[in-house]
Amino acid sequence: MALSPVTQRFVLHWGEMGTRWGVNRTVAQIHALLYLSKRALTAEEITDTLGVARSNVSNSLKELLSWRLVKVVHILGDRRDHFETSKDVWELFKLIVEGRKQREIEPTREVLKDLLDSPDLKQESAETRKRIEETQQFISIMTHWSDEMLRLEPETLMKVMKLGARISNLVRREGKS
Amino acid sequence: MALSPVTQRFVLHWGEMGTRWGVNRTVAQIHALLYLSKRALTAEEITDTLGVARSNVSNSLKELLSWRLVKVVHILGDRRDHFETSKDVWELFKLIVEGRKQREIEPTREVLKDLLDSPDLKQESAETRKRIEETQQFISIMTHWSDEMLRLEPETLMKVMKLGARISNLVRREGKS
DNA sequence: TGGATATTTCTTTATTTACTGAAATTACAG
DNA sequence: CTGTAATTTCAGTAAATAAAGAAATATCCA
Repeated sequence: MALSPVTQRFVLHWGEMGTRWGVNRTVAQIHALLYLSKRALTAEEITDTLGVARSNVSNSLKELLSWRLVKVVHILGDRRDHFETSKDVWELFKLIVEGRKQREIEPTREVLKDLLDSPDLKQESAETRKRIEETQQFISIMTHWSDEMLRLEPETLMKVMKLGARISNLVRREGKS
Repeated sequence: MALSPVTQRFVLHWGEMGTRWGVNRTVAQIHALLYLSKRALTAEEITDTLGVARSNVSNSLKELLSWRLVKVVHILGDRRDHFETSKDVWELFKLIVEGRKQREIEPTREVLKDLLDSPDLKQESAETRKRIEETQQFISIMTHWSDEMLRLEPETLMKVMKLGARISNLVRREGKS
């Protein structure tokens, strides 16, 4: 399957950015490809289109499945797995935030909890203790808030965001006067 | 400079997480060290404490400076640079979000703009065009909103967050009844 | 059950990224 | 200036990560 110029640039760029987003190039390319694809694709089709090893596609799909960014679907009369991703940016965003929280925040939350429970903590200066406590509290507040937000419907979320923006404007204007 | 048990675990963990957060181990370790440190440290001190090469510290500090997470300060009668980071989690959070936006979002925003301006776009299906437009719009909304939020004082931000959470609860309760 | 298709696992190779240590540069004191 | 301390740059090495290809496993159908 040859890609149109626009699709190709999109896929290649997504792949380049993948590294910065915490996934490898192939993973990001596959996701981009499915995102623009009109129908679910087989691993074989993905392999051909992207020109990478079949095993690479297999592993990358596994990773995308673990992020829940990609789903397996079946086509009647075809025993092969077909893969698709949501076309809803909000949906994708939620899944990415959720995945990142699991990978980038949870382990730290646990270590901080451990440190604060540790008997060694007594030996630390009050300042150090305070800093670690504040860090933990901050993480706790942020994750709770983000959980709340992510549970909203896109439309509601939009309203909340607009409200937030309005408040921020208000506050800024007050500050000036 | 030997580290206390708690500090050491904190620094080591921060270093491990660094990779997931988009910086390398040394960069993250240095930041953790400065975060818990009672005073600004010289590159030499950091080198000794972490047991890495001096040049590594130099490059890592440069990266932390580029994120604006670390500042150079001077001590009277000492010609060496001393380095410190903010102890304010909110402040740090803002800087990290800002840095990530620059590195993880801006390039994509530009490519999408380019694609939408491209003459090749005409050849694409309406669906593909729509998808790219939606993606761009989404990025635009999110960055604008995050800019707004990050400009707020921590206290105001807290209020907005609480408000957001309240609204979300409200909406969810309404949905049930 | 046998055989073909589909998929995954695993070992090896390639690529990328991080880090070291030496050399070069800069900044400053005498 | 000259010499020394501080810092950076850079070339080479080590470590980590990604990807390829072969081998193994699973799935389905005749």
